[in-house]
Amino acid sequence: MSIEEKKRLQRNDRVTIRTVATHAGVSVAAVSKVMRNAYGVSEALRARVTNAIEVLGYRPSRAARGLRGRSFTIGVLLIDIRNPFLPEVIAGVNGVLAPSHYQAMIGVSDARVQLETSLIESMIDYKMDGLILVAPRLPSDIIAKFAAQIPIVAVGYHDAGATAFDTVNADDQRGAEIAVEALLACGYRDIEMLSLGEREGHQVSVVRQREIGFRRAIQRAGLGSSAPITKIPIAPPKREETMRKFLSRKNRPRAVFCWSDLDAITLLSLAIEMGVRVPEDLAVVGYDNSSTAALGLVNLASIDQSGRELGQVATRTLISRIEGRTGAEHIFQMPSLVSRNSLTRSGKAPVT
Amino acid sequence: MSIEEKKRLQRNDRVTIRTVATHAGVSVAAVSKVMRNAYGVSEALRARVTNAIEVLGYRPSRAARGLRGRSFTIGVLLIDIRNPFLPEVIAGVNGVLAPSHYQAMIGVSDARVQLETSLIESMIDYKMDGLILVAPRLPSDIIAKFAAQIPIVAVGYHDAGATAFDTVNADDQRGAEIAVEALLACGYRDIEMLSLGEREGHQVSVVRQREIGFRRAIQRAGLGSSAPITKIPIAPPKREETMRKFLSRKNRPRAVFCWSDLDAITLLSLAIEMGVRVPEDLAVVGYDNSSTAALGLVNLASIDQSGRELGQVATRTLISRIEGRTGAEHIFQMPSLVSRNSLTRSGKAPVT
DNA sequence: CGTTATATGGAGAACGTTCTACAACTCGTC
DNA sequence: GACGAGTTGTAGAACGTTCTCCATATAACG
Repeated sequence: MSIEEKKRLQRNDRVTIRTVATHAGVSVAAVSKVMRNAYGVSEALRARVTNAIEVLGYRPSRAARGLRGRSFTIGVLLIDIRNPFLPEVIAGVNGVLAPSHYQAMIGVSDARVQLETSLIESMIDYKMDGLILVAPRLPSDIIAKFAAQIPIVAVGYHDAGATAFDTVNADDQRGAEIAVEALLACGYRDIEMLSLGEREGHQVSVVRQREIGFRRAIQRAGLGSSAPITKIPIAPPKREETMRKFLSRKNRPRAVFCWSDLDAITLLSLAIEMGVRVPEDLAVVGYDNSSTAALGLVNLASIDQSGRELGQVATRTLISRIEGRTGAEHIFQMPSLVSRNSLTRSGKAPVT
Repeated sequence: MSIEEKKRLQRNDRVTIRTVATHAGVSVAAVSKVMRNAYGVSEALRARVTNAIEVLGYRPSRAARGLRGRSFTIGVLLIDIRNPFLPEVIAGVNGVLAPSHYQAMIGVSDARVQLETSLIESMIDYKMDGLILVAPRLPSDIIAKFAAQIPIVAVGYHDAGATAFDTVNADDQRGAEIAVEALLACGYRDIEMLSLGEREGHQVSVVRQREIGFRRAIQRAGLGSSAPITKIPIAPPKREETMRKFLSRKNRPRAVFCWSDLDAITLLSLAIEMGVRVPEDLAVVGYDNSSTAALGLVNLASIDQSGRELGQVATRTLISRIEGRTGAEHIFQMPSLVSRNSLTRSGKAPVT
């Protein structure tokens, strides 16, 4: 290491591609070629450069890379970080990315459209290589507009007609059907759904899809054309209130399907509190098969859609798009029922 | 808009600072000045530039900004995304950042030191403006080395001697003491702690701090010099096994303090399963006051350390450091007990 | 009216990469 | 020994900002 170089290191200056080039006695372009393992590099050159990189501890600047070419980063946009389903998706993404040279950076939009937009824009402005949007709230045409600037895969967004971006979903319609079918198989006829009270009821959301599946299954069973759905507000004070009202209704149904474990578990808690026995008075099936649902204390039957798998598939799909695929792909995953005590006392679903 | 510009927009080319400059009929430097609202801009110029920005929908490239100056992004490093305490911290961070022009990008290290290192390096390479490390695993001197390159605030990392970076913590020693004191006040003398079985038992971790507080409180109460601590492995098969073994021990204590709600809740579940009544046979106090603990179904007494507040304080501390503060700050937050049925049947802690 | 201070705008060099175009060199081959 | 084909390395423009000087215009002052 020359005196010059030592000084620089003491001053804590950045080791750049130029430092490496000087140290190895080659051109900047040569170092770049080795980094990207591009064509036209002799073994001897590669060895010298690799050595210099090692010695100097060189790391390419992502900012500079982004400015010119790839940044080797993919952005993940989460609608919410509290729903325990979403960490699973992240785990799947990270799992696939770990052995590659890509890295994930996560943004949290807190379900606010404006923040979602600005996070997506930021990720584009960072010249990230691709985006995974988990349950985005933005309308399809807006996402398509973004997709013209950066490869996008949407997870939990039902828009099989999209041509500009890919989608990866669990079949939420079918999931809801499975839940209803399980309840029917247990002999319950009187079934209601507890859904999410969203301001904008866009059809692409998983919640609406589950509603569709719920209605179809109820009608298929010949249980009248009106499939009762109660909407639960998201905000804490109204939320519990609506659930209590539901539980104390004189015409309360015998069984209930909740759009998410989050709601199902709160419902279970309130039921205990109000003396409503589960499953004797009320059978409950949730959605997501979260780790809380599996607790012996909770024992909530739930529809399992492997978030981890969704994350893995989405990541692979995104990478293939980054690497050149153009036609849109729309992938479906089959959910399944995990039966537990909230469905029947024994915890087993009757075989049909 | 000139014909030239229209063409560019059709080609979907990026609107750069140069586009804005041409459109407004001013220099690139002028636009930059307006963007950074720097000194030496007349009202007339500002108006024209602002208008051009509006019309063209210009957004500065974060990649280019990072290359030269600030990127207005702060990185948040999470050790784990499954522990429900951590989303709270994020919520706090986002809350403070929302009205500012900063944005948070999150990386998840999955408790792996190597991934943690490379994520921090990436964030530095992106020229982010600052980093919030939540419960990092890296030793203090390594973090200090990174802190020479980028402002850093560590949360859940007990190193009040650090001079290169700030720390924001709940007083975990005191938290554990409070838990023990509550159990003592209920008349329990026979108290054990369920702690985390970590490979590297570094003193800075919240877990070790809680162990210290536990021991001190036990000794202060004159309950022998040996304060029993059982370590629970993290991995699923061994984890439940160790808990079951604990529950079925003939000399099982009368009360237990768990380092985290995560473990306390699993313990509660297994207790039910094995016929151990809570709190009659075993009183339990957890840590974090997670939303699950608050469920009527679970009703777990827990030490509350507001993750949200920790996130808020950390963010403010980081921003002040970004804006020039140099001396290290070490902030402590006082935790408190939230009493529930797992402590006494009534749910109320006896007044002392 | 000349001189100096102040306010406003612009030129152009960085920042650290990627990547195209080209130069130089080594082999065959006729 | 001239020529084409391949191989290996380099020069230098470009990416989109920031920010330090500098130039010019205007105001203030004696």
